[in-house]
Amino acid sequence: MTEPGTVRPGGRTARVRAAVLRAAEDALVEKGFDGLDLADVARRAEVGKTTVYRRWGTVAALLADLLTDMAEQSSPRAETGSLLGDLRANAGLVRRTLADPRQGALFKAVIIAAACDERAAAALRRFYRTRIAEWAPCVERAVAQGELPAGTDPHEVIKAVSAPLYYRFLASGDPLDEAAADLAARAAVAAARAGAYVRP
Amino acid sequence: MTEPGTVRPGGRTARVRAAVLRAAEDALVEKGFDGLDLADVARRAEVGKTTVYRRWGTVAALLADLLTDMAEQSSPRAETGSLLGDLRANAGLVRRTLADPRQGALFKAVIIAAACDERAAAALRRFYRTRIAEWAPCVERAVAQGELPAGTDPHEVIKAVSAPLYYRFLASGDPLDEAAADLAARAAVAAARAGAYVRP
DNA sequence: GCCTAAATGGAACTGGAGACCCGTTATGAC
DNA sequence: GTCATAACGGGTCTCCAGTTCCATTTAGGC
Repeated sequence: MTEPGTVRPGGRTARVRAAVLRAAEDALVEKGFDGLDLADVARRAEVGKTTVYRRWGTVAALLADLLTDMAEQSSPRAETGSLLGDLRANAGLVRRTLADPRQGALFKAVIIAAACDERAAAALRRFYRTRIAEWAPCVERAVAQGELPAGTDPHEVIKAVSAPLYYRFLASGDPLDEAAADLAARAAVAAARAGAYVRP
Repeated sequence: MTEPGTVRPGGRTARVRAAVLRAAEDALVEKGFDGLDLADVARRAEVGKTTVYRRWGTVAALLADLLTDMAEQSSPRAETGSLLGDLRANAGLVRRTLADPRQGALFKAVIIAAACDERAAAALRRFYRTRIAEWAPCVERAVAQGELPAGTDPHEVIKAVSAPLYYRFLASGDPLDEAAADLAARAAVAAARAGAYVRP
């Protein structure tokens, strides 16, 4: 006998979720965050409108779920042998992601959702924590080899690479070219070498 | 005789604009970007709904105007005598602005609007260009005095101070405390001293 | 003070997002 | 295979953001 309160993640339910998340991506790229409504997503996913409203309810909640989905697909980090090389690879990856029309629109929407909704914000924090933790070993190695001062906070260094790229993406509007990625990586290394990220 | 196409910025029109912008601020702080509708703004401003729709039309356009208004109120920069002191003052100002419940909500909304609407994005770029230009002299002085390498791009240094704070504000969700502001200023100075921001 | 047109405001209208009802499908335990 | 019920979906309704229309007010040139 099935207990009350049981969930059914199998078969159809999973198929519906995948179709809806995919449709939400498409709709976001085309219409952006503010032009998104759940009825349209349901149409694109060829799924009952009621289903979308029942399972997600709001645009922000849907994007929070999409974000959880994105966090599960890990992007492997580079191993170039040098700290600057690794951070350049990281900066290049972030830059290409944000500059890509599809992924860029997606990230914009997801960040907007996080700014509007606490659940989405929590999902976004988890997403970045995961990504940053994936790249932290590059910095840890550099600390172990004496290339960076002992006590340097690896997470802070990785964030320092992304920060100027996100600043361009969201605030200043300056171009997100390879030069920008290079600048971000070089500045992070320079500051880290000078001990700016040593934990107190 | 008044030519066709003449504008009337005087008296009532200016009063209406001020009331609407003020009401928009209040509504944003209370309900956030996605919970904002022009009808509500009109009610708060005690202004005809038609007027708001005719003059601004969309939330993004209204926020673009609000941004233009914000850009006009200049915030004077500090003169502490040292580069690190000046940049610390700048970082502290940015931090306090973003961490303040009212101003923070305002900036979030305006950045979201810029991500949704090209006019708002242009207004935001103008806003930051103005702010950055106001603080650039701090860096120029340091270059002139030989504290930073010749050819250092002053605007890039100022942006480097803001970037990690905005990253915390919008993406990572890490706390926006004084330690974060200090870190941002110190890292920018360290990278600048190392020549990371020397123009090629 | 007078006059014209720019600008505002009230009121009625409308389209579609989102809520609700209830019948249908298919999952998973036995 | 059978059954209970979780999950989906079509149809309908409601409400209100956004639009339109027209009367009223007022800025600003003479």
